[in-house]
Amino acid sequence: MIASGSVDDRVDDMLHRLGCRVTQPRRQVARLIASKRGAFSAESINEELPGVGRATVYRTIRLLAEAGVLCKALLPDGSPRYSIDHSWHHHHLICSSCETVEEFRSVELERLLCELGAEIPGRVLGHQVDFYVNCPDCLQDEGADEARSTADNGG
Amino acid sequence: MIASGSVDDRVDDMLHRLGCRVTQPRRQVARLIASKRGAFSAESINEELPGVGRATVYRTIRLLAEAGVLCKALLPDGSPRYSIDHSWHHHHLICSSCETVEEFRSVELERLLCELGAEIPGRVLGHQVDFYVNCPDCLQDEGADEARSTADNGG
DNA sequence: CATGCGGTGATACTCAGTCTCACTAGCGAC
DNA sequence: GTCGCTAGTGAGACTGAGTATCACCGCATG
Repeated sequence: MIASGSVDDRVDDMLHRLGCRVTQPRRQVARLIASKRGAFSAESINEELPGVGRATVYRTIRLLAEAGVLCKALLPDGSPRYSIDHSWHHHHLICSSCETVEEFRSVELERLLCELGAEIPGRVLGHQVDFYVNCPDCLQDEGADEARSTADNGG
Repeated sequence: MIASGSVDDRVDDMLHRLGCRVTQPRRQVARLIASKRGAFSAESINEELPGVGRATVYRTIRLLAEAGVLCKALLPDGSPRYSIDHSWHHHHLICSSCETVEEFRSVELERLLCELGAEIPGRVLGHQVDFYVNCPDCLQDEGADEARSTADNGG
């Protein structure tokens, strides 16, 4: 048994600090999110919490995103994925096959983007860098598929 | 009067080269797009061509995007904007106020992204860099608004 | 001109997200 | 503890963007 009480306390504490009521549905959503590894869609949260209304799930995710607790990444088709924001500015590696989203950071990249931003006419509010990749897992699967089909052709 | 005949010829030619029939609706959509400065939404094309069906507008835009004639940029909310792809790899300056999309290029940035890509586990398929900005026009409007409200406060 | 089939438009549908509104429950006051 | 205010909730209608379907149309070819 994991001592989940402390996670719950931290979730309650966070909701308190956001200056909003600590309600059961918010708790449920926040706890589920806190338990997530990697990025997730609003709809997946909705499906995993059938007792919580759709509107509430979306509202809570928006609340957390606006509070900076969650950060939002866009898949190539424009559909959003959320992940817990570890407060460090970061960018995303988005797997085009399995749609997982990983973080990456580069001091060099930030420096260059800052320099480029200074040359841009107008006021720069922010930037976003996404790498579209095939993650190692998908590459491995693909490799396995190819090996299989090669074997089929050969046999 | 601009000699629009040549633009029309080029549009027909392009549609031919894509290996598809040159139909009136496609022509209309492609011509309207060819006449556009900057980025536009599928819906705006749809509204400007009431004689062409929604499905056809979306189909034609997808056709052109897949053929590499158009490139797609995502606004912060995930909604897509299209612009004519000038074949050179480029990135986007997206105005958060008026949602205009400008292109920008940087050889340095490409080099750095290429270097970073080499260190990423898995296979890198591509990347996307977006700067979220307030464009000079919007800044000017904002400045005018502020000046006005300051004058109101002072009077 | 005849013909076949790729393309079209009307429309129904899907999907993700938002809005509405009567009801519920968190939380401060007493 | 319980009262009452009101922020928050859930069901479901709505919206906006895009897709699927299908009977019909018209482009290209002979």
